[in-house]
Amino acid sequence: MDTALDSALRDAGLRATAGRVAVLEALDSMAHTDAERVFRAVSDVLPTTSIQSVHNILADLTTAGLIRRIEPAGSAALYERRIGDNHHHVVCTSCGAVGDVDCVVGEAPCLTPSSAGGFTVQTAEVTFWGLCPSCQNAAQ
Amino acid sequence: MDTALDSALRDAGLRATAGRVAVLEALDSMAHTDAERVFRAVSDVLPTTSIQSVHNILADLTTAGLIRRIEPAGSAALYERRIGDNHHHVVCTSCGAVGDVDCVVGEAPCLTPSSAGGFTVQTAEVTFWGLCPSCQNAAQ
DNA sequence: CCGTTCTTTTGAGTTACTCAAAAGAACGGG
DNA sequence: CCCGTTCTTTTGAGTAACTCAAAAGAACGG
Repeated sequence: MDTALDSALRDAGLRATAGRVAVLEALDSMAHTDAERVFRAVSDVLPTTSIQSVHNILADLTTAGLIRRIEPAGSAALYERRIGDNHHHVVCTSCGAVGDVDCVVGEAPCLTPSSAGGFTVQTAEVTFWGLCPSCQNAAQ
Repeated sequence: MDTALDSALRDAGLRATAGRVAVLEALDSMAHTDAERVFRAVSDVLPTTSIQSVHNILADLTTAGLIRRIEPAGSAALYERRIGDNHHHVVCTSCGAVGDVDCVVGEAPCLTPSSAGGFTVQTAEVTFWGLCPSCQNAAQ
């Protein structure tokens, strides 16, 4: 019997291996997670894995479109399971915490720069910078 | 006699050293440049410098607000002299070339996410991804 | 010209990956 | 159900881009 994650993997043209399922499960329970944290979560279930394998799996899943990779300035790459909608992120300038932000004003303005110097624009990515709730409290 | 760059440095509270002036000159002539390219440009004028010194200078100038640092996903940090206006960037997904994009629709929509999950938003950063003119030609 | 303070140099160390070869699983066909 | 091919993971090495710290060297106010 196949689980939903097994099918998702196979539908994407990937073999359903224990490592990949464990990574997807980890990302389902933690949003905006770096490779190191994924590795620790996966290690609980699959003690023989290595950080390189996790990097490898994360790269494969990203290429397959099953997860999304973001790279906020100043932190390692983060991975998230929420895909398909082009949502954006808020990053705390103090602690690096990341939150999701739904696409702002009907998405059109985000995607149409007035002049792009001859570039063909395919996607737009918005990162908001500010303070997360707990750092606001700490700073008052 | 002070040059304009000397004064700019002192006005920012920094000593006017040969290395800092050379870095500012390099960035005046090249937009969106990484530390390695700045180092090579500075080396022509100041052969005794090192890549670490250039990193150090770039960090100081960024902190002082004399240059701006951007970190597009997948490439090293880039530095630019154009500051003060909050303009955005287009990055070529094929070759990594970077262009400037003026702020899109009057800037207000960019800065006001509908809901930021309790975060206080201070700035917004937009990165557009697409193909630069020469990669468009190469791909046809 | 001098001394203090700021910068740069030099050298080591780190993080976050990337690359490659060999061993080990998936899974479709028989 | 088993087998062989093909895909994955493991293991181990290597790299880029910084960061950190101590000592030597410049700026600049007095």
